[in-house]
Amino acid sequence: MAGKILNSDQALGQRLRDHDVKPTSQRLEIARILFRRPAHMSADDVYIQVNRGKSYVSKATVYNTLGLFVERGLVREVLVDSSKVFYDSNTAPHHHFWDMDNHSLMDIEADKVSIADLPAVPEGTEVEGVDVVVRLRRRS
Amino acid sequence: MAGKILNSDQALGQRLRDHDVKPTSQRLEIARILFRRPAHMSADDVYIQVNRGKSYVSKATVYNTLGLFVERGLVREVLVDSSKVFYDSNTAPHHHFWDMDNHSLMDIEADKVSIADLPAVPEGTEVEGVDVVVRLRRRS
DNA sequence: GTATCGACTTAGAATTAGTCTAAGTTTATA
DNA sequence: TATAAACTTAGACTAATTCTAAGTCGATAC
Repeated sequence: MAGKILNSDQALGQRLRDHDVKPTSQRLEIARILFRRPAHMSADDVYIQVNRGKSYVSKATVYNTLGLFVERGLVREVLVDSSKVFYDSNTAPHHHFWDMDNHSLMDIEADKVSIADLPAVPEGTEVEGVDVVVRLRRRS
Repeated sequence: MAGKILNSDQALGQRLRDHDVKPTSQRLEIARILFRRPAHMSADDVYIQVNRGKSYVSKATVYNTLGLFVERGLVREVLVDSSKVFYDSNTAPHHHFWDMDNHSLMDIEADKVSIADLPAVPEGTEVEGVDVVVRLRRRS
């Protein structure tokens, strides 16, 4: 039975532990969905996909888990559509194209956008991140 | 009676007409609130403030009007907080600081941020706008 | 092994921003 | 003044998200 130690589940579990998240079975199911590939998913997308398999995870746990993952830096919230939040499993610094017609998100690598001359931040605060959203429309 | 032609109401009415919005009394009430000074307000903020005065405007009309104003370019939506949309009465190009602790928005003049090297946009689309949000946290 | 306790998960109710509907009201115009 | 289109309204409705209270799990103590 001894073999590859770093199978997918082990790696996922480690990833959660590295962010101080105890890897329960529900959290692993959700992480499996999120980190299968870079993705932008709504809470409902996650809920649906995680429950396509044999295991069941409740809606409350999906929300709790996504909130926890955001807090611990495992995923990032993207706000582009007022009707729902997207969760982005790519945590490397980057930005987004938002296609307003298709309601779809695409990544823009961080180094493809350079931001210069940010003004001084207000007293007592510090920058936690910079989000750039390039809104796209079908060309007229 | 002849005198200043450009009193506040006349100017507001003109501003709406310039954007193809028929200036009804409810729309003028809402415009008065929004354009009194540059402001970032939620629909509920507008609803409350407009109804502090003697006139009454329904919730549905507040939402309809804000939607119309956005569509016609009189105000701009700002998405920074998943719980509600902000309407920004400053339509000049600019960006935002979002204070995550106070839940408050501040403008950043457009020329204080320079964005270079935007990648090519996907085929068949064009850029409708670029929003930059600098998230701030209390300095630790 | 078994008791215990805190952390986790759950169903379903509650909340809330925003939308919809159907019925009036206003306004521009013929 | 009649008409119709545009506008406004109350209140029902929707959907994302949060809350609550009761159960379940899993690590540690014994």
